[in-house]
Amino acid sequence: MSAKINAVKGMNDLLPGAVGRWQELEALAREVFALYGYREVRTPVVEPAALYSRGVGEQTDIVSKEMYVFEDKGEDRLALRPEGTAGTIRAFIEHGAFVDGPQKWFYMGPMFRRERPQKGRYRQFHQIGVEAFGIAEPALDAEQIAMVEDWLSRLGVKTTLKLNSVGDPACRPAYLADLTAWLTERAGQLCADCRERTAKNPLRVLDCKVPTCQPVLQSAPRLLDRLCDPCRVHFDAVRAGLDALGVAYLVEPRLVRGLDYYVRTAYEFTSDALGAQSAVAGGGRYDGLVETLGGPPTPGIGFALGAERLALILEALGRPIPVRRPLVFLVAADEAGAAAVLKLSSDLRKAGVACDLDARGGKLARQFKQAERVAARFALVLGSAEVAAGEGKLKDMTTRQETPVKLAGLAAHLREAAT
RNA sequence: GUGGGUAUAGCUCAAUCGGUAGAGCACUGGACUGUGGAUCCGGGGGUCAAGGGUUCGAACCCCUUUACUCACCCCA
Repeated sequence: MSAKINAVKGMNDLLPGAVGRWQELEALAREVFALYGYREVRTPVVEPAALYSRGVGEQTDIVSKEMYVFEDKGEDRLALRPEGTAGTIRAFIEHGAFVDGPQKWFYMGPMFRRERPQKGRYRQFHQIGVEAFGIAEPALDAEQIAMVEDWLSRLGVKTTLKLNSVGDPACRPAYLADLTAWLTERAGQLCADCRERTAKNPLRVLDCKVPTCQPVLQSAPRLLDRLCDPCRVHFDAVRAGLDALGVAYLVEPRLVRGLDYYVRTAYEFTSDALGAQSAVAGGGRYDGLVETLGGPPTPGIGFALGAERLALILEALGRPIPVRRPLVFLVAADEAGAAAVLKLSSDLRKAGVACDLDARGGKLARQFKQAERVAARFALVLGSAEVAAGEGKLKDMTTRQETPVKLAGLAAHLREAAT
């Protein structure tokens, strides 16, 4: 054997035994999103790096420290997408989709960030997200948040919904200036990280987990109290909408979104089943972003969910992984049987019956063991005697009962027996 | 980028004071000439993460490196 090559750090294989869980959550996403009028879009994994410096923010950690950037044969600076919103909006603008009125889109696929991996956080991870364009009204915010809740609850997942408003260009800058001044005055009482953050991202300071910072920050000015009238009205309407839809939420004045483009509504679904990475899904409004990326002024709101994190929650809940298994496993007793079994499997599959066989042949014991391994519902032994008689015994692998069955019309018989 | 933990068979883990590598599961063969889960018996499988040091002797002690993992930061 030659030297072994392993997967890249933070990039994981998803083996057949685990894929079923992902297929389930993806299928349910497609189903639920369609109920709300969202349609799937697929965009490239590679985009111009400039898309993210402009869309996500040059100074964010995602762009400045974590993005995979490379030269394309010395021509362009390209990036592995670190998130889904910017690329989706790029496509929205590029294809002039805005002329068709409001659009509701969703996507799912891999994203890449070069961070230190830990539980629920990987360098290649998968997001399922939606973007709704062209509607500024708060009813859309409520509908979208309710949709996430709907999807998660159908998976049996219980989460906490946190809601906040991060203001807009009319009210946030003034607040930010006041907050920065307030924090600077109290720098002596804050941890080193917080002093650093005061300059870089003052909103983040409010979220500090250090015990000594908490009491100081309790009395910090709150953005929720400083919202301009339009933001206030919007926020109240989102809350009213959620109340009307029966969606429970927690107003979390310190909730902040990590990316620069968010305005007004910010929301997050969290779970305590995840260790430190408690955020399962996060979203918010980005009314200025389409314009920033070269499109016409278009309001928008979206969210992204971490598929690995959702899968982790489902696993913690002990939710079984749906498995596909053969309805029947064909066992060959001799050479005549081996030929018959091959032909029969082809007929069954064309009739839509999932079946399998052990192409190695060999002893019956081994073939039955293989039948058990693939979790076949039934087994059918074929030898020269059965082929001559046109009839075999169908064995129920669970009860071990055998019943005679004619080979002609076997597919129909199996389908009936399966119900 | 910073800090903690871990590293022995495919998997989960043992190995006493430093004395030259073991179990369970899994795999494979047989007991069983047309029937899988049980039982019994056998078999294959190891650079003890890597490199260096101490020692008559190292899986074990020391140093370095690497990988994995959890957490900080940040985020989904």
